[in-house]
Amino acid sequence: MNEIPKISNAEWEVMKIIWNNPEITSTNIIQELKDKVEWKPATVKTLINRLLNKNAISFNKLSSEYLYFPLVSEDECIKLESQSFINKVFNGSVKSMLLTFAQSNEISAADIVELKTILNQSDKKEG
Amino acid sequence: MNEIPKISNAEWEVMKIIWNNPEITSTNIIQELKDKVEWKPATVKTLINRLLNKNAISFNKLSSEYLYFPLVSEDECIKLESQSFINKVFNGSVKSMLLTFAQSNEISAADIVELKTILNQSDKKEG
DNA sequence: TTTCCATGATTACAGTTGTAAACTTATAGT
DNA sequence: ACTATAAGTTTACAACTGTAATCATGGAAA
Repeated sequence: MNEIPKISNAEWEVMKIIWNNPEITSTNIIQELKDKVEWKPATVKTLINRLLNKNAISFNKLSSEYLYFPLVSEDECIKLESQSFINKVFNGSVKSMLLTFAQSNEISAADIVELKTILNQSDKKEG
Repeated sequence: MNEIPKISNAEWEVMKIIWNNPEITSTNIIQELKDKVEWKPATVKTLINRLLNKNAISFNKLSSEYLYFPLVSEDECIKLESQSFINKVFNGSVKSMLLTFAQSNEISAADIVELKTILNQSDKKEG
């Protein structure tokens, strides 16, 4: 794969739409974003263009409209973004990050049960 | 408390030093950062000044030097930064974030045990 | 065929950020 | 008392961001 470009906050909103709809027109991107943000169509077009310039997405011509698709994988981007967050805030310690969240009250009892299930599976895998 | 200002990546490095040393001179901040980053002293001075302007820190005069101290709590900043990260990358779902990390191989078996211990305590707390 | 509209492309513009040099002023040493 | 030094303050400057208007062009409608 190519280098993963730096994707800004606003651009992330667009990327998430495109990852969920791997061949989508700008009109539809604008439509999908209506629910989440208060951006003028022109703003979305700018973001699409910046993502094109960064080689984060590309397109196929469909008549006069374009069908946009991602050039970078969501997983890669999540991994990169997470690393940079954890480096900044938790000095690179995933554990320290997980502990902070597990201790916070941002997570429900049900979530904890589910998380423990996942952790048990990890346990088995590790030995 | 006041509103928490937006703290940039570079500024976070300075804040972490100050949180760890709640009364520290700029000379010492520069010293501490030597290990982590390759910034000229002038760069650190700029960051300190921006943090002053944002009211993230303040100082007491000690002779000709200043003793800097935080005006915003580390916990608050971690919480804010985490929220913004989770909103951007995981559409606001803490659970989805935790699952991603618990499943990643970025975390050791020992960490998992520890994490489960924490989760058990949370369990009790929740009822 | 001419015109209008939609869609992509270009331009705009201020604020933030990374990165740092230059300036100023007070203090410490001579 | 004078000077050098160091700490704080101001200025610099390009890239990136958020936010959008305007321009241009090709196809659809009349």
